[in-house]
Amino acid sequence: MSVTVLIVDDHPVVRSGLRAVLDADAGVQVIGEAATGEEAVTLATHLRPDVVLCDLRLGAGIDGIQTTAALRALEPAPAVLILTTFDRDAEVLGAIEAGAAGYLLKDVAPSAILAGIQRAARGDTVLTPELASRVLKGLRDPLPKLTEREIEVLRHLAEGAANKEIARALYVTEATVKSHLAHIFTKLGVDSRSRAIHQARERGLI
Amino acid sequence: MSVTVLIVDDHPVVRSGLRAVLDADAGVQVIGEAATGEEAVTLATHLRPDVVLCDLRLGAGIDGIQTTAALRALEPAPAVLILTTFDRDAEVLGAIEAGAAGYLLKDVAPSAILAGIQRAARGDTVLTPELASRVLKGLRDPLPKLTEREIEVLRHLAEGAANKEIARALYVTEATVKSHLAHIFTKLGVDSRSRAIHQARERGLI
DNA sequence: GGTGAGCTCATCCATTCGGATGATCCGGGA
DNA sequence: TCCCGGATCATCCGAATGGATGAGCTCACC
Repeated sequence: MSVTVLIVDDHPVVRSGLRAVLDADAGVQVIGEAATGEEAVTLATHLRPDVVLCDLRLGAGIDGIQTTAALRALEPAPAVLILTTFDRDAEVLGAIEAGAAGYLLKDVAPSAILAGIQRAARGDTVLTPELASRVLKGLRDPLPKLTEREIEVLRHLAEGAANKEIARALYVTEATVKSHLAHIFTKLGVDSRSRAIHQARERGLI
Repeated sequence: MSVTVLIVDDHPVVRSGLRAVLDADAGVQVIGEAATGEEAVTLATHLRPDVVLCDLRLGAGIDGIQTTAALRALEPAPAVLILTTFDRDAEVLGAIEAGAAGYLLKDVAPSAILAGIQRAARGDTVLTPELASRVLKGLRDPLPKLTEREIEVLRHLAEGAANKEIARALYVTEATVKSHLAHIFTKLGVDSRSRAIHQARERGLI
């Protein structure tokens, strides 16, 4: 009895590649492809795959984390295996929190993908070694949660805006912006806007 | 007479995908795959493909731009078609300058890739519409060239380093760092370190 | 031998930033 | 009802940053 798989990726070429890799193995059976998160949920509802292989970046529409959460809410819920190019902390943790069975970097060998699918289908957790330690570290040292407003400020910050400009953009005074920034700096453990930008990128907050 | 193609990409899955897409068309014939730039040059020397389909990001080793330059130096030189996920100005212009026949974003439809290969094989230039205008704009308003040292400073800047830290890292005084920064700001047309970081990212300088 | 580009350093000065501290207001939960 | 977190604003102050300007030094190139 082979494992049924739904492929979710916004790049046609990657979908073809995954299908080619998976079709070559008798242990898995690709039963569908989706280009967006919405399409993935619709197809999963009808096709009931054992495993959904899902890209994190899905272009327009809902992202991989939201898709994962929606898929895990289905009955029966498929195992969701995240497959992506990048490995930013916030995204890894976000996907795991949303119920993903695991996380594979796209540059792994086809055999690792196949092995990951089998393990995910059995209910195991699948993490590349480098990621596993980072996830555990993340659990010990949880990401500080920034508020909505703080994230907004952070976005403007990352575009190089000065406090005065951020203030104008958000319709608040400069004092408020400085207040938010002080909180952001504390939460991120930094002491300058440049380093805050760097940290935010590293952690995938923006 | 079909067009012979060499696929260059560090991701096995993408290579499989491209091969699947290209194999489905009678007009092209995939005659080889390479995972690195070095391998691409070696294979191209022996296989003499009409077109090399090359990713810009190749993991370790030389990047797509360097690979393009090396390929174009061969005799006979294959047409090089860049295929990638991102579209950063410096990279687009760099690839064109290195002799690439064109540039396609990875999220295009398989038919567009096939059409691009045919056009590249005929010696035409291949650019996605959004990119074409940017390239022309780039020719009118060329990217300011930063010196080696300025790029070094920029890298430290992007990691959030203060002037004092950059100075220490580069074994120069803070005055020198400020001098470099002033030049960087002028060349990038900005007036703050944060915006310089933003611009540098946008233009693919770091 | 002159010229220019790039790297280095310096000084002066205005602006911005970051840190500390504290206050008000509001909404939701104990 | 009272308390707390989040958002807002304010003031003070030292440190960092950015702008202007000038200058010496090396190296490649003409």
